[in-house]
Amino acid sequence: MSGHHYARDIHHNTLSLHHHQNDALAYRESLFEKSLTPSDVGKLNRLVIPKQHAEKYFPLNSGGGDVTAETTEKGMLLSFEDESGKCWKFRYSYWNSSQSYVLTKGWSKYVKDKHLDAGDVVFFQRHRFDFHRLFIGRRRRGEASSLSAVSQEARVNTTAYWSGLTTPYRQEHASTSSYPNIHQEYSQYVGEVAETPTVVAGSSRTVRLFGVNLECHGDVVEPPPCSDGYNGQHIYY
Amino acid sequence: MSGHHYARDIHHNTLSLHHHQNDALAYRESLFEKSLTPSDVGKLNRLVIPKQHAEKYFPLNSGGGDVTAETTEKGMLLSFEDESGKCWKFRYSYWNSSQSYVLTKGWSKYVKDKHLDAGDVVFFQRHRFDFHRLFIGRRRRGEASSLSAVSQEARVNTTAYWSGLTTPYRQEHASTSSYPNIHQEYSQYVGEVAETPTVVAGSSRTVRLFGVNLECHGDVVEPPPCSDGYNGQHIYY
DNA sequence: GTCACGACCTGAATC
DNA sequence: AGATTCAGGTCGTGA
Repeated sequence: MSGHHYARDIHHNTLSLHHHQNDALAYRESLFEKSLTPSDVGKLNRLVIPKQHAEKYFPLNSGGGDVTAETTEKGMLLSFEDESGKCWKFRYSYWNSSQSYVLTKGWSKYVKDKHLDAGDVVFFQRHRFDFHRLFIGRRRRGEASSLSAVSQEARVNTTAYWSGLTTPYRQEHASTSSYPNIHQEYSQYVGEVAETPTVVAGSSRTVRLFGVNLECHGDVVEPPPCSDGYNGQHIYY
Repeated sequence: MSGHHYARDIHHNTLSLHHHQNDALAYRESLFEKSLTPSDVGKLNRLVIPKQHAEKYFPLNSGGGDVTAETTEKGMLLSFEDESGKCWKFRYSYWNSSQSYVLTKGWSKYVKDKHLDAGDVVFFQRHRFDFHRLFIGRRRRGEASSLSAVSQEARVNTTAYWSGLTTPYRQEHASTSSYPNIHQEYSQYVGEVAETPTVVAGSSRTVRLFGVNLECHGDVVEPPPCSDGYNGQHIYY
């Protein structure tokens, strides 16, 4: 199936889904990662975010700059998509008592769902052109990390880890999300710039999106030949 | 001394006090009780009130019904008289996060004052004809409870536990209370109905109060022959 | 610095 | 089995 086909079927769940999923992969940039401490996965139900990264990527006093998330009367909520497209929301705040930035509410559910243990690594990414779109991922302790430094130019080897979409995307992501449904979001962007994303089949393509021409290599847009789930040995960047 | 004597001396502190105290006993109805958990007497400084009882007896959204207490800018305050006539005020509120009703401010002082431990029981009562008048009492872990069910017809065996008035009533109860001074309150009621409470000495008497004739048995109005303090074996209802 | 207290959160148990 | 209850926690503020 060609890119054109995907583009035309942008409102078709299954196809645009897959398409979008890989777009997301291509346009993700790594922010930072953290090796989880026993406290991060224990009964404290919180993840301490290293201050340098917190202040750089998840600014709390968004009076001046980026609004990274929804700030409600219940405090700041950060939404992250995981490797399956599922949306995770965490309360994010600064604890004066410990001078630290933490993810609290929602974190313990993530830890349980992913069976995270001390020493496992969580990493954070965001969409290259939409800083509001955040991603979270994890790998087991001792498993291979990124080959390249964090925050560098994205050269993505799609893997089952990220592309293994095990559940229908809309089903898990849709109505409870504070963000627009990702398909609506996508369509909306395309509509705003009065463009149809151009994806040319082949080993190297150009996608024009958000007013930017992007060179995409084959392994970026297309998933690898059916990775059957996470095997723990893939390289992500 | 006869009931008439008490009635005539309604404005005499010591005597009318005693009289009133026993009236209160007769006209109290039990609401509910709770066996205190370690948290209820620990550092959390709060008492969780079982939701069913909270919503039934201490309604917070008093838009429709009884106003049980004063609602200030500092939240709702409930005032309770204890066994000695002392007035205890507690902040009463609903915690959205845990969906529970709690007594907070003031509760820790009560726990300390009464030396309450986990397993001890606190119970709540109100005046049969004045739902604004609330009472709080406690008994030690393992001590005899009510013989009859909560909220049933009052058959009160006065005991040292409730009748042991150890401190002058007005001194402890008066100025800080949001309720009228109980003597003023009493006099006011009597005045309103243009009656003098009639208490006939003997083993069975009739008291007309608030327009209602009440049959009172000897052990209701008069204390038992000098209980010399709480011995833990009295039955209250 | 400590403590009481307000608000918020979670897991276990229960309905 | 999803929702509710509540015991046992957390942090932040102010006295």
